[in-house]
Amino acid sequence: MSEEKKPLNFIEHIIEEDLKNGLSTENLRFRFPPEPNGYLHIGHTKAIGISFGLGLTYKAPVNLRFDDTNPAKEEQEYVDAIKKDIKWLGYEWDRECYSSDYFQQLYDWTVQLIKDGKAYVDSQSADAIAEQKGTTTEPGRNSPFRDRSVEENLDLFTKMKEGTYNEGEHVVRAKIDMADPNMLMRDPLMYRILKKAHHRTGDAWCIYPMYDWTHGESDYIENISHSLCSLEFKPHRKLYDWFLDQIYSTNIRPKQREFARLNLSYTIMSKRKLLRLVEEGVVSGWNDPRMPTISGLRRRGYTPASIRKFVDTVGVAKRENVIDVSLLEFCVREDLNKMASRVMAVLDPVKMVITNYPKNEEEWLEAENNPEDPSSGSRKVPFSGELYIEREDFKEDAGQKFFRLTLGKEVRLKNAYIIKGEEVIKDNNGNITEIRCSYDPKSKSGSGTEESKRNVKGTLHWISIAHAIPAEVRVYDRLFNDEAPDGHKDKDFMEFLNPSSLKVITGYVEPSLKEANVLDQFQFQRLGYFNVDNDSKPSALVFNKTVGLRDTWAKVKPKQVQNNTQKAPQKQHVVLPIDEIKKAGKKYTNLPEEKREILKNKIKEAALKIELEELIPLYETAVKKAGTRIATTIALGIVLENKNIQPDHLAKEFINKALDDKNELLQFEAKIIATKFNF
RNA sequence: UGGUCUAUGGUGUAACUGGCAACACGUCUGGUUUUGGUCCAGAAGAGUCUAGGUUCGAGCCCUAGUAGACCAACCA
Repeated sequence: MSEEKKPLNFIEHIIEEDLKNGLSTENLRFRFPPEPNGYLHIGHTKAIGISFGLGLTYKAPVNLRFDDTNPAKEEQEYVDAIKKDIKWLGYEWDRECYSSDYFQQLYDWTVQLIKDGKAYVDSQSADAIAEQKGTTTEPGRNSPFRDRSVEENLDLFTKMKEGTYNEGEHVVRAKIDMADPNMLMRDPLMYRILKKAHHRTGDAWCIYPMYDWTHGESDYIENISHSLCSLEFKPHRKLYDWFLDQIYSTNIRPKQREFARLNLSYTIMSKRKLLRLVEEGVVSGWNDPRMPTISGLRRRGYTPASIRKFVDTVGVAKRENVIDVSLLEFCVREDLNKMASRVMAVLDPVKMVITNYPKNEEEWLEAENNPEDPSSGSRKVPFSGELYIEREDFKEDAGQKFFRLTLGKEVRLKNAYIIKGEEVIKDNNGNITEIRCSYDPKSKSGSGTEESKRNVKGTLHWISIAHAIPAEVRVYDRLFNDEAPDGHKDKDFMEFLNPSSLKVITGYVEPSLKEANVLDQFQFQRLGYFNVDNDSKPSALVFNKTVGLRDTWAKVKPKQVQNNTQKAPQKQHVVLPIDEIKKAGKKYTNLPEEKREILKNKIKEAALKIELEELIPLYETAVKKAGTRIATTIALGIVLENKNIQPDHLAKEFINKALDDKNELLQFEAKIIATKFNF
């Protein structure tokens, strides 16, 4: 736990500065303030990690505060779920607080504000108030009720509290400045009437304070020194400070500071949108293993440590960011690699018979539980003459790079013998139904013989058919096909749903798994990490795939397949010259005419090397980054022209966008391309 | 067309009061390995949005642009 030289993030710099300026470290106190209106997701984990992490590094208390000022949306169920998730993540809060605990104090302060002429009761409709608010470019107008007498305000406010009025009849507003360039300062609402039962205060109140009037004051009451939130609250800071000014006396004065929220590629983070997935039945619930919720990740097999590590590595800053899921995946693998027991499972079985293995014989072989952890010991795995192996692990005619089973070649069965492919049996359609092999009896793993130590290139996992236990295995893929599903202005995120995000298959697992408990985690060797799902029963096992193993073989596979079908000579892996183009493009923008021509040729040269299949994703990138990827535009134009491709709708869309772009050069190039293809 | 914020390899984050841009993921090599995993060794990849300025010297400071984000809920 002592990464001493870790550089500080900007929040830590601020704290260090405050400490230097006299703030005592005992006065440091943080808070995590969720609204109990939904489940926590991986995005919240960043906020949690920041505040609780700060608590850990400075040995300062961190409060868990439920920001429960809107009874219309909040429920006890969410309170419980949030507490469970935070605990599961491994964080401990100092006090469990509720904004609703401060309702009386907030009320009293409001009375004071009214007496000071800093707040008033407005009796207009929501529409009228909105209309008077002005716009970002025009100032607002004062409410006709703005100058009510203190007595009248007090009377009205009391009656509001007593339930004399209906929802919407009156609100309390702070009297600030209707012309402030910051819209939030234009006499913001402090209270509204809500005749709803609150999950904690019941019917005690029918007026509820608004976020801005509650948050800073709650921080103040709790002696929070640093109130950390996400960037969209930046404009609220001015109001936060204004409200604080009204009530501040001697406590620590809390500071609001803002950081960029976490975005993960190929998923969405908005509670509202996640709710839609649940409500429309796209997923099975908030804890569907495909959901980015903490409960979903937990069910999927992510460990608390891996999530904490993830949050720690993504860092804290103020710019918009999209973190690649591969980082999250790296973090789980790293953790699971150390702790998950290795077992064997075959998910896409094909029968294999060892012809020279004695009929009806079986033996129980020793298998290591985890090579990363010698203390984890070993177990026995049954072996026999009839096995399942992975269909993918056999190929009749395989290339040089295929290390697995093929006719006439030797391969090691993990923890067992070396076998050699002899014969393959197919049905009428040419599908392989059985593979026949011979084995070398002297090559048994761990037997100490010369043969047992022989090195063969490939090692396969397997399951003895007679002992195999069928199990349901749920294999997940990303929920969305798009890197930023909700990043498209004119398209609904639902359009990007991945239709095959869940595949349910029946696989076979080794008998030791009979004993597995819900949430137990395993590495199915050579396949990935899996855990036991909630739905699992001893008689009907259900596994979730948490994440696959890192797989460098998978990347070259498509090429292999291609080679085999085309019977073409080994093709070298094609490296796209995109970077080259970009490099050229960066310079391109500001060059004089003649030099531009030279560069254009360079770009052209590079562009022509682009493979056809790569064009579409290239468009997509170009569309997204149209402003800065001039060279890509040109390159696309060149490729389209030279390879005789008709531009598809995507290209057209892109070109049209480029035509409207503020960047004149981009516009210019787009025009050229548009003319070439007449559209 | 107002205000506020942001801009560093493919991604994310660093670079203390200006001193030859670092770390992690990803990618690629090679080695070890009874997991094409792990582990080990190594490589490629940015010259810090643009243009000016200050300076012996700028990613850090100044000016002007450009691009993106956020702000007008009786939500938080």
